[in-house]
Parts: sequence; C-alpha cells; structure tokens
Amino acid sequence: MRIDRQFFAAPILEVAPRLLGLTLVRRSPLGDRAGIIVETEAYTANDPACHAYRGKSRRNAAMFGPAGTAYIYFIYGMHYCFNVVTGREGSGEAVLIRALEPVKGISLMAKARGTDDIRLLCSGPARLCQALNITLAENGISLMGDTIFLQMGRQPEAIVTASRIGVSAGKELPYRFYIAGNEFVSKK
DNA sequence: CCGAGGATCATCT
DNA sequence: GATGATCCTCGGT
Repeated sequence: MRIDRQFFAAPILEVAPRLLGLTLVRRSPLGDRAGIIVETEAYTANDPACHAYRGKSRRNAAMFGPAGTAYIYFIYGMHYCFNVVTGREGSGEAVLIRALEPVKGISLMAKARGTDDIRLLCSGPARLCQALNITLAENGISLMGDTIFLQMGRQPEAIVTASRIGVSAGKELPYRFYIAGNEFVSKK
C-alpha cells in the first residue's frame, strides 16, 4: 500500500521515526530498486543545521514545497542526499533518509555502487542515492508519483533516538532515528 | 578496529 | 573565496 500525502504532512518529529520500516521504491527503465528505511534524521525550522534555516534559496527551494516532495542536494563536489519534505507547505522542514536495508534490485544497486558487499550498498545517505540512481534530476518531484515513492513495510520492533551525524550546528539535538540492532544503519 | 586526510564543485556570501 | 546533512583509502595499532 502506498504512503499518501497526509502521512508526510504531520509534524516532522512524528514523521521522521514513522518512516522507519517503510519501503522506499525507486522505479526506472532498468527495473525497480527498493529498500526498507532503517535510519532517518529530522531537519526542522529554527534548526541551525537545516538547509532552510536562512530562508529560501535556489538549492533548498524544494524544501518549501508540499509534504511528500523529494528534496535532493549535491554536496562535497560528488555526493547526493535524499530527503522527504514534511509538515505544512512552506515550513522548510525535511527528513534525510540515511540508510536502507536493500530488498529489491540488489544486483542493480551493486552495479551502481561498484561493490557486491550488501552492507555497503545503502548504508549512508550518499551511498543509497548512488545505489538507487537518485540525482538532482529527481529534486522537487512528488513522492505521490511513480518514480520514487514509499509503501508500507515492516513494523520496527524498537527505535533508537540519537544525535545527528556530520552536522556542526545543532549537534546535540536528538533528531536521528534508527531501527535498533539493524545491521544496515550507517553508524553506531 | 580506528582516525586522519583528500577528493571535488555547486551554492551562497 | 569558503564551505559542506560524505565516502574512500591508507597507515597505525
């Protein structure tokens, strides 16, 4: 069953943990690729680590779209990261998808990543984008469409809340969520 | 296993 | 002109 817009329109700190266990599907001419979301991070309004903190710009424009919009950005000269816009439209809030447990199209992912090690396919925000061939071409698209979307998955047994990885500002905020004990989480 | 350092460039100041 | 919501490699332990 597909995830609808109403699901994403809830407050971000509710949506971010609820995304855990859902299936992220990437559809392409080569075939479907999919993984269970096992790690997320929330980037909220009034959060210095959030790309929308200083208002709207060319890069972050998609963050101000309706809930269920894909926000993808390019970083470090070589990596893409994938987010889901949440909350009410214009709030500038989004959830970063940090890791997936691969479930479908694994050979396609391995080819895109250049490794057969399943633990290295989607365990990290830039890794999963490379594995699923998500780039700036998908920035701003709706997850209500047929290219990238979410569906019901598996109910997590336990969720861990922690501080976010790689941020300089807002380091202490408990906005990172992951499925306890899952081996595909990017870092312990 | 762990930490340090480099790659590489769009975006914003 | 500086920087970054990362990843990979390499060297030490």
